[in-house]
Amino acid sequence: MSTNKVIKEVEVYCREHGIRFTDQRRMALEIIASSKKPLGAYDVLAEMGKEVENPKPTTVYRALDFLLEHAFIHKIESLNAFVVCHAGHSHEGSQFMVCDDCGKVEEVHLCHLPKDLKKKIDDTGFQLTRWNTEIHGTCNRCQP
Amino acid sequence: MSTNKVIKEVEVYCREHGIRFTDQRRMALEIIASSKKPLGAYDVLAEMGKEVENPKPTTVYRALDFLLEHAFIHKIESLNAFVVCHAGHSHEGSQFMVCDDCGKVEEVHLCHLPKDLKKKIDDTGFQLTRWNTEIHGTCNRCQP
DNA sequence: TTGAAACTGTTACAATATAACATTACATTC
DNA sequence: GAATGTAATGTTATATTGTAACAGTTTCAA
Repeated sequence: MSTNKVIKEVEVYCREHGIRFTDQRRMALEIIASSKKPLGAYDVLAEMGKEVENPKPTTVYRALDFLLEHAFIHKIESLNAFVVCHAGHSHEGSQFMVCDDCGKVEEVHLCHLPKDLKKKIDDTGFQLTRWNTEIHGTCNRCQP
Repeated sequence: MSTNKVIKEVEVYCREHGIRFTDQRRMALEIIASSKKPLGAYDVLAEMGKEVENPKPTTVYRALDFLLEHAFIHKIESLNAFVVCHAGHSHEGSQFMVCDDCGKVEEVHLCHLPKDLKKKIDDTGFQLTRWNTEIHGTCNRCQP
C-alpha cells in the first residue's frame, strides 16, 4: 500500500473519530510508512530533522505513542523499531516475520490466537488485552 | 520450581554438554530464578553488586547472553526483562502471559506455532529460527 | 607446557526512552 | 467574542538499556 493511501485512510479515520491528526503525527507516519524496513525512534527523529528545525526525542515519542495507541503503526519489540500497520482494521494482536538478514518485516494477518493457546489462557483466568508474535528467521529472498 | 533445582539442572546440563557454568553465570541465573517477576539487566546488576565488588554492565550482559543462548532464561522483549525458563527442554519458541497489573509473567508451554500460521510462513518460503509470543493483560489475581 | 580459545576486567560510550514543567492551540460554552 | 478547560507542543534535562574495544586471565586439550 502506498504511503499516500495510508495517510489518506488515517486522515479519514481520524476525521470520523474526532481524533486530531496533527502535522507531527502525519510526518512521523509518513516517514514510517515510506520505509521498507522498521525504523527506530531515532531514525524517525533524524528524518523529521530534514523537515523541521532540530526536533527532540520527546516530539517523536509523542507522535509514536499516538500512532501506536490507534494502531496506525506497530512496534517490533525485538528490534525496538516501528512499522506501519496495513491491516486496515483494528486488532488486538499482531504477528510478524522478521528477516534477520535483510531486516525486512512482514506482517502476517491472521489476527487470532490459536485455539489451544486461547484455551490455556482462558483456563488460567487471564484477561488478555493485546498480544504480539515475532517470528525471526530468513526470508525467501535472503536464502542461499 | 525452586531456585536450587534450576541451578542443579543447569549444572548437570552444562556438565553433560561441556559448557562452562561459571560463577558469574550461576550468580546471574540464581538472581533471575529467585525473582517472582522478570528482572531488568540493571536489576540483576544491582543484585550482583550485593555479592561482588562493583560489577559492570558488561559483566551482566555477558552472563545474560550466555543464559539466553542456552535458553536457561528468556527475554521478555516488551519489558526488556528476563525470566528463568522452566521448560526443561530446548524449544525454538516461547509464549508468555504478562500481567500489566502486578508485573508477573507466566510461561505457557505450548511450544509450537499454530498450524495456519506455520502454513502461512512456509508458503512465503520464510525459514524460521525462533519465535516469541507475548500476551499482555490482567492475571487472575489482579482482577476485580 | 604451551598455545588457542574461552572467559573476565575495565573504560568509555551509544542507543533508547522518559520526567517535569512551561507554553500554545483548539473547541466549547457562556 | 471572551473565558475556560483540555489536548498538543516546546524545552531542558536525565534515566534506562545495551555495546565497543582492548587488555589480561583462566582453562583445556594437543
